[in-house]
Amino acid sequence: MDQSPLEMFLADLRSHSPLSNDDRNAILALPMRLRQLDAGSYIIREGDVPTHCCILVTGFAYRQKFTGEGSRQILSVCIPGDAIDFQNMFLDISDHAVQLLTRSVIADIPREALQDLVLARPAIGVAVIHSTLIEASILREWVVNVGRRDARARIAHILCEFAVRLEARSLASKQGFELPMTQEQLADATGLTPVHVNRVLKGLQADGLISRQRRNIQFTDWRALQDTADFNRRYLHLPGEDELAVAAM
Amino acid sequence: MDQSPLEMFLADLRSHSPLSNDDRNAILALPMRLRQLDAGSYIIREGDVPTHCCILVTGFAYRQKFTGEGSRQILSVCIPGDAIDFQNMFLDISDHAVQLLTRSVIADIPREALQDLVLARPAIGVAVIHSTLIEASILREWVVNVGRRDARARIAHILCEFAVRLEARSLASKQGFELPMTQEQLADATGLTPVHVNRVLKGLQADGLISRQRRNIQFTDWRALQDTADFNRRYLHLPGEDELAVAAM
DNA sequence: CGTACGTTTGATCTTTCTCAATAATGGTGG
DNA sequence: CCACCATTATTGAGAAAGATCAAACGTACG
Repeated sequence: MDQSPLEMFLADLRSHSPLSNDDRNAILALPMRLRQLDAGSYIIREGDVPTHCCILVTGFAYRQKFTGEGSRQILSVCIPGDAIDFQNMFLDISDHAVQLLTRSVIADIPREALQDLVLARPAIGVAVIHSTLIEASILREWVVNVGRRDARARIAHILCEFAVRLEARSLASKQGFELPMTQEQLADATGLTPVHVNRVLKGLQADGLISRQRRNIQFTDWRALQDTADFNRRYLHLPGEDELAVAAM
Repeated sequence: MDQSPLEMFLADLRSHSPLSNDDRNAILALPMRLRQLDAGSYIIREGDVPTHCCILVTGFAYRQKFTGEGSRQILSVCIPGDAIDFQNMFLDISDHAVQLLTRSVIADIPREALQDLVLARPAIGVAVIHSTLIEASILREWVVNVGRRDARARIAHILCEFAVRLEARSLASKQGFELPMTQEQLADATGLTPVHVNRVLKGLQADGLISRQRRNIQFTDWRALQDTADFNRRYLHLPGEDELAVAAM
């Protein structure tokens, strides 16, 4: 929060890809515009022709698509510091929408400025490839989650993912966190109904895996929660995960 | 099939991203090794440290992950001409496995050679970003498919996607194609059971949307199949899709 | 020609959905 | 500050999609 938006962007890229000082300066020199938007605002809608790429500075957002029948699937949750819109840097029509979960500050960077930067500085291109590959890895895990896990594991899994990603950005601890989603949104993220999400949440609480007051989730048994979630953080490709991944095997 | 593996790779990159003649020559000069492997062979397993990136020259493959309970989720199907392993170019541990669906020829390119190429030639980096973004878009659609569509729509959708992707590579027509998957694999791709896949397939046939003898699927009513699938090819980001997307709205 | 794999079918069971109603909670205007 | 309203959360009862279990039937291939 105490960093400028471009410093957050830089830190994110650097956390998995080395960048030179020149690369650093080029990123910090990027033109951008800050905006504060209310919860529920759309950053981009499916079918839009994008003109900017966004960085989420504060607040939360989610990607979503709708089926022809009108039901919604949430595809990922964006947390502060995420570059929301690499898709929009190079794809000409947005294939999904991004909507704000909370009142947020976003930084808009003109599409061309980022395109030029990537063409001028291959190391930044590599960092962008890295980021998009990690995003794809998370999407693969979501396909598994929704396709092959039961309701309880799905909910537990999304809670684990959220906690670990927030912790990696120092926005939460394994103690617990403030979940910025309604149970309906949780349902749309896990391919369930809100009613069932409520029951599963109560079940997790009854079994002592979590405790909650409103949207605040506390992990009363992090180990057991990971186990029922079938959660292994390897797919997040976070720096320093290797020893953990090995230890977990 | 009458192209060299590197020419296929080049053609794929060029189909969505412009490349200069120098870029072209650099790609065609890439070192590579051809291998023929039997159906069922693994190209890479989850947890492996990759040393090569592969191009699927002939044959079919699929990405998959297993849950802790042992069930499998298929994450995507690779068709001839696909670069299978961009993930392995920059991520150090594979987060999923790739297995061959049929006897196939693959071209291995050393990881470092591709890394160097991308660093030396930003336009190729952009083409790679483009490819990975499209792959992510397809994954998002799979999350929707598995999370929010019923069994009939899921099966219909995967058939539509397969047909359109094959057609884009001139490997099939909207008449029909040879499905290289068993019903069990179809089940693992759609988050269903093989028994239910069988029933849905019979239902689609009974309703005149497809006909089939063994694995050969014929589209007897392509329009109706797309409708029940809730299929819109925009997410594939194929060149020349725009007018179709507009016409479909 | 038999063995293994894939497909098909039936019967039953379970998870999750749907519908419906009630209770909290938070925000808003008076 | 309080009453009201709109969301969100919770609970119950019944329905349905899809899973599970089990068996039979094809078909390819060694």
